Amino acid sequence: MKEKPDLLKISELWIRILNKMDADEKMAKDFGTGDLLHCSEIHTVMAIGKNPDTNLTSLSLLLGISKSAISQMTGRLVVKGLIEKHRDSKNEKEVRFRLSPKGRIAYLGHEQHHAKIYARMHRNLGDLTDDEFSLIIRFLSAMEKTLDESGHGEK
Amino acid sequence: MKEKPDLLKISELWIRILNKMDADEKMAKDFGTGDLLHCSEIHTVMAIGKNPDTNLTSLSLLLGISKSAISQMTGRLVVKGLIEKHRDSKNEKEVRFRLSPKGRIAYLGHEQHHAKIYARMHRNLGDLTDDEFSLIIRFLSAMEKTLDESGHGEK
DNA sequence: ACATTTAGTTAAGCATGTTAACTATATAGA
DNA sequence: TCTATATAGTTAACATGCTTAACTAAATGT
Repeated sequence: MKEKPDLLKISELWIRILNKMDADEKMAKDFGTGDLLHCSEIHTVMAIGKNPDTNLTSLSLLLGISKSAISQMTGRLVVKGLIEKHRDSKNEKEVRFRLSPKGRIAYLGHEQHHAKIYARMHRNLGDLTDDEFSLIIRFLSAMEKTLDESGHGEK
Repeated sequence: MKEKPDLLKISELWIRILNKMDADEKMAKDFGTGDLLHCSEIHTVMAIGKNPDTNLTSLSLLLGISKSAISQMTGRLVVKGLIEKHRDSKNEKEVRFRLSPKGRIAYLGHEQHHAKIYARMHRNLGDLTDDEFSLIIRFLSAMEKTLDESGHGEK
């Protein structure tokens, strides 16, 4: 990386961002379906929308949470009518998920919401080259790997 | 910014990292005192170490959580022997906090712990040029600014 | 002095995750 | 083919770290 002051700067920024996001995390929003969806609920909806017919295990890896958590979360989302669970006859073991019509509304609602945030982000960040993008990915991946290794964060 | 796939990739990585940190928050660690301290416990210890003799209300503002949460947290930390609560005779209403000797050990332990994580991060990320470093800062700053503007995150 | 504000505590509850123990299905090797 | 093992998912019990609401006690101001 670099000398200490730089590391500290990244670390401080990182922690501050996380705290701000965290504060926010607790607020549920209506993404156009009339339901109030919590952060992790809409995230799951988005993950399923982007990866139709993924099974539970993949979803768990994708989102970085336990299969148990996914199982509970998807159960709740089925009850709320945002996603559908199905098993195809070829594979009676795996459960797959897809969005319900209502789920698609929430999906689009969230995308609009995102689009606004991306626009803001773009205004704040400016255009990035391919190289710059890969550096960011590299940085975040290192972050994730460090997290995986240490078995715990240092938020 | 750029085309969609890149945005998605960053977004997914980001969410996964946050989830992992979150999961992690629940794991306790020994910072050299023989006690297992949870993330928010050590954070409180750090905050008190950096701001000796703050009262509960200030601590609550400082950490951005409710007075109730602070009250519960500090209660636990007193039981664990990491901090001390005191009221000075001039003011029987406010409670003030300071680190116990054991708390100071944890404080230092946490600082060392940070150093180790930096080292791991360095191993995973490699050296960065000045330009690369500033790009990361630019990215994170944009992230923070975007968050500030929208008045709420979208984790 | 009494009413109001301020500081802190406590109880109950919620969102989100975990691990451990479980069932059911798929697969690979004798 | 039969059986052992690995894989997919579920469930129960619990942990963490917050919240709000209702409370007590001390300080303040009129």
